[in-house]
Amino acid sequence: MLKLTRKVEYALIALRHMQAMKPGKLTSAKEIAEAYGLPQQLLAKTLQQMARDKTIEAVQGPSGGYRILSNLDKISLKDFFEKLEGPLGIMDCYFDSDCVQIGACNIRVPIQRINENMRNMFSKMSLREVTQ
Amino acid sequence: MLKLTRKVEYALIALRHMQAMKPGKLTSAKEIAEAYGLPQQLLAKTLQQMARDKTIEAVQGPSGGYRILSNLDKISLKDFFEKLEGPLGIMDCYFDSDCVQIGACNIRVPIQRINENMRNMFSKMSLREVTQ
DNA sequence: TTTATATACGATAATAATAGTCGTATTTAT
DNA sequence: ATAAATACGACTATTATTATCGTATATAAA
Repeated sequence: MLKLTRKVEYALIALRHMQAMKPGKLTSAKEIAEAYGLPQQLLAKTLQQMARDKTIEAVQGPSGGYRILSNLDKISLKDFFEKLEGPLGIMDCYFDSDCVQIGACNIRVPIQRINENMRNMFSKMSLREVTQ
Repeated sequence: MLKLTRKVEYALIALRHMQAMKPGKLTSAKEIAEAYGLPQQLLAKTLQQMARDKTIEAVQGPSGGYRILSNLDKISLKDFFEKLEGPLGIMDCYFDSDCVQIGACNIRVPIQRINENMRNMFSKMSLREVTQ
């Protein structure tokens, strides 16, 4: 319950791997996938998404790969999760909300409090804390 | 991402409904299901589970139903969630763990920190806070 | 004592979300 | 040119969640 998705797991594993390397050095999706036994293509997609988000930088061509671009201290886990998976919340009636019985629902307000606590918690943790 | 399951949602809605009623008065699964547009059978199962857990009490027969049994102030959200859905954690390699590459994994320790933060947060919130 | 209405619950089906693969295009160092 | 890497849309497979079905049991009330 309240699990991270594989995408986020793979992203964290990859970031930690890059963080542990000599700064500026490139790593490929293949290298990471083999090191941790991850599905290479799926990992690659996740890396590509992080590249689009400017968390990491992609270099094409042979001997290309990825390296960390942003300052991980300045990225909260909340922002990181949300860039990968969309809004962070314990129920999604606050985001998309095509919920039919939204009028009848009696727990919107208390759930919102939990939501805020959770978002607040992840706002206070930096990505760096996880990857170092 | 990090969503509650419907089972937990229904449980919270039902509890709040019962909490709002005259103490000791019974409500049936049907009554709640109709009031909030929930699937009755699934809600019933959830109520039955809460009854097994002694959170609520079940009374059989016609004019039977459910009523709150425990002091909701004394039940943490963590315990409540875990009674319904099992261990609360952002990854489950700490609980079942048939993860093959558990040896290679480089994020177990930091993930564990997040986990503890989250469990701690839900330990500090009482079920009553949500249902009142 | 029959009937109606409620809980109890295992088994199964349907649906949705997640995870993973495929195919192809593009980039670029050698 | 070639090989090795990223880029990415489309598709498939798998798993988890959600919901339903069928049947048993309890019990209040007619």
